[in-house]
Amino acid sequence: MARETLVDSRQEILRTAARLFQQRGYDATSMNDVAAALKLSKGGLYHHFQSKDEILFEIMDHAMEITQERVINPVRGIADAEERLRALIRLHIEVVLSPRDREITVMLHENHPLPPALRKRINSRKKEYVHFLENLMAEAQKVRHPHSTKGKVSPRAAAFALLGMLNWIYQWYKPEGDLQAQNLIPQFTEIIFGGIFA
Amino acid sequence: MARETLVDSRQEILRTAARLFQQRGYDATSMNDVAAALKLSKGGLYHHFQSKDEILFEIMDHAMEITQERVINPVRGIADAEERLRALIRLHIEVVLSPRDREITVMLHENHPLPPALRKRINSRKKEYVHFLENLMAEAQKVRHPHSTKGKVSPRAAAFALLGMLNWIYQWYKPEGDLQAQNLIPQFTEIIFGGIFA
DNA sequence: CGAAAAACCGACCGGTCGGTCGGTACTTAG
DNA sequence: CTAAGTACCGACCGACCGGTCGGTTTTTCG
Repeated sequence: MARETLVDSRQEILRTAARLFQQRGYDATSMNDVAAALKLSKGGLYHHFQSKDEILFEIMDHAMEITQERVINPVRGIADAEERLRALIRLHIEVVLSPRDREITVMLHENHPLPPALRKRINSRKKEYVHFLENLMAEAQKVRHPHSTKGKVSPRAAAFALLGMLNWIYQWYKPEGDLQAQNLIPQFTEIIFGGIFA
Repeated sequence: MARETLVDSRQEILRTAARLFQQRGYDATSMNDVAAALKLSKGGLYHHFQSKDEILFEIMDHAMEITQERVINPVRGIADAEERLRALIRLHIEVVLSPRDREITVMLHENHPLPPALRKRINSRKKEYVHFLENLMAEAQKVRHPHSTKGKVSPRAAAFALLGMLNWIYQWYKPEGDLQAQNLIPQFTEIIFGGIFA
């Protein structure tokens, strides 16, 4: 069926483009490079996408979709706030480190090249995630200290701190290194819940 | 004196280039843009630097120099390990947020464009900083829990977690926002020492 | 089969980029 | 004053980029 192969082709192109963008950077990757990696001519590539910007936007939008389905949605079903936060940390790390989801890294790194209109759409989805995490932080703090007149750490600062810890991973993580996902998840969880002396 | 004006010129060029690179991104900033911002022609600009790469490298190297002098060196003088870590957090945030030191942001963001040889030199300086921080973490943990058979959080994981929190700030920080440096420093310090429930 | 539609090719275009170069204005020291 | 060195200009180059387009092959389906 034409309809399905079209969709499949687009997604295969996006997968390949995401891989190249992650490896070489968006600006350093030409449309020729993307086409060649798919054994396609540049003209053939432009049959599926209108512009290089469109490809980048689709990659980033897909990355937000992945976050929604593999982090936010599973976490929503958890009743206990603290367990919800634990699950979010684990799932977020797994998504960032998943070798199959290179879109995430591209989304985290390539903000500048997107034209303003498209960038705003991605940014608003990112802000949704920040607010989700901020609320989760507030609830977890409430469960832990129901009486206390607000701790010193605001949910917003806590949310940004955690996001930094998680989203920075791609900058230093090496799969062959001694600090792998299995070690990383419990340790980062400990830090969030009890600091570095936990 | 010719010698001094030459140095001054180079540094003024680096300052302006760093500003443009931070605002528009390295690839999106042409040598013409840099020259024009300095009221210079492109040819005149190439009188001071051999290539665009050289400018980027000098900016990043300068950024590491700033880190050395404004974070590492002041911190070395502090005897107590915990106070040393507290000072590092404060100074690192101040450097990242300083509007005058745009080199830092460029160094944090523009890794891809640098040719491999130059990138390696920057990366080795970055690794030094990680090791410094890792040792600091280990010492602080030792002071706090001298007897315990090693806590669950390894110094390495703690170092990367803190680096992520700090280096990610430039991605979301708005000077006009409600979360400013004065609020940020104590809150991030609390999180590191006691987690989000501190 | 046969025709329409989808997929694809490859030559091409305008524009921009990093970088070069021969020459000129300005500064400075003897 | 003068000569040398520095700072600078602006026209120019080759390469490459994103994107276009007319035409050809392949697939789909009645």
